[in-house]
Amino acid sequence: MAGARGSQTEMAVLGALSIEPMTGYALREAIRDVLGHFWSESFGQIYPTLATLERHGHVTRGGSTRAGSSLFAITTSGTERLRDLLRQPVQATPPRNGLLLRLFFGRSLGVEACRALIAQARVDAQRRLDEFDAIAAQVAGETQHSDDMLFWLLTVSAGRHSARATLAWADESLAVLDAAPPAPADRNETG
Amino acid sequence: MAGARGSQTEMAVLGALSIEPMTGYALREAIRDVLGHFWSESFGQIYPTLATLERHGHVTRGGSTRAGSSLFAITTSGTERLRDLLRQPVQATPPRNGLLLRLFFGRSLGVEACRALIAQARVDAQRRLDEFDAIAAQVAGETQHSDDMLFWLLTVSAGRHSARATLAWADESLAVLDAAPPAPADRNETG
DNA sequence: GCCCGCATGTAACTGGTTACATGATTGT
DNA sequence: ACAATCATGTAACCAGTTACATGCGGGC
Repeated sequence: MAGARGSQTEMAVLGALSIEPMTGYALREAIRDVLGHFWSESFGQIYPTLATLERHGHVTRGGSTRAGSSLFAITTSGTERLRDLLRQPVQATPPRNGLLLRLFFGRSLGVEACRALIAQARVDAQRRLDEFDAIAAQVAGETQHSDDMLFWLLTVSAGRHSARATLAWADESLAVLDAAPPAPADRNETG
Repeated sequence: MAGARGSQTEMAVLGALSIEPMTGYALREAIRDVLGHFWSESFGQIYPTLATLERHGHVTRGGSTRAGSSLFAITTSGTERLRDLLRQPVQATPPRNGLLLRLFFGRSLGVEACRALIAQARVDAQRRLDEFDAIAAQVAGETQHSDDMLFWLLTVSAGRHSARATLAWADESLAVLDAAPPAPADRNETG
């Protein structure tokens, strides 16, 4: 569990606790709501990870918000552990883009369905872009630690660039499909 | 195995065979080399998937290139199956961007390490962009089926937009970090 | 003859997700 | 009291990856 593999979950958990102590439940929500744009952890991994980290002394189960719940806080060794983890090389996840896979086989899927997929991708990208704009404004206004703010805005900016790129690609692609002859799906009309 | 889950592997395999018949080995290489920019299948899944598809009559094991090897070809029912699969809704994969996760905790990682990560991301994006340019030229030149070419160029274009967005984000981010005070990692030198 | 690349598979392991089980606290 | 939510965990399952086992054919 301390191998190079499970380290990503550890990184997210320790990182979140490095900002402020919280319960496992709050941790889950923080990861979903704050890191959600570029990271996700499944529910069932948070508590086991917390247990492992506690065994290694990287986090402590401190004073309770109320009976039955515990506030997890990062320790000094946990801070060191986080630093070590952050310094590990980024492991590239194998790409799996369901949209592009379908478009690649667009001849079999049909031009109309492709158009619909791209249009939907455009809508999604626009929504994401709006969300990022809102988040950027919120982060710039609320965040107390200006040290953190700089980096948080960096991740938001990445999302915005990505969303804008998708928008541009979608517009360009829809134009290309409009210009192309509306051949029906998978027909060989070479005769 | 015929559930909504394993369907993505089936889609890639059937799609590849819809272009031309090949051996399982060639299939693996085609998926790696041709779909590699947006899709990946692990080796150990291709043969089981082929076996399942054969049982369902979606592919046939045809004439051999030489003893011991078989050419897999898509059948009529396989073509239908492919169409059905392609029409299934795109299932979004939960985001897991190790780079952004590290940058988000940049205060703990340190400004210098962040700069290095972004610089590396820039190098990678530039390399991808060059590759896409080469692929686009190659596809436009070689491809016989102009029906396929249109869609293939769409996926290449997506890669280019994405790579260019990463380049722009990296440049912008490096400028931001240069402008910011070079505070060392995780130190409180407020005293 | 021997090694390398093509070719087909299987087995074991790992990481991640979902669903389930349980109970405390708070507000109505 | 009752429902909703907070909170902590466990068990079962599934998908995907890696490594291993095997054998043929052709070139050196």
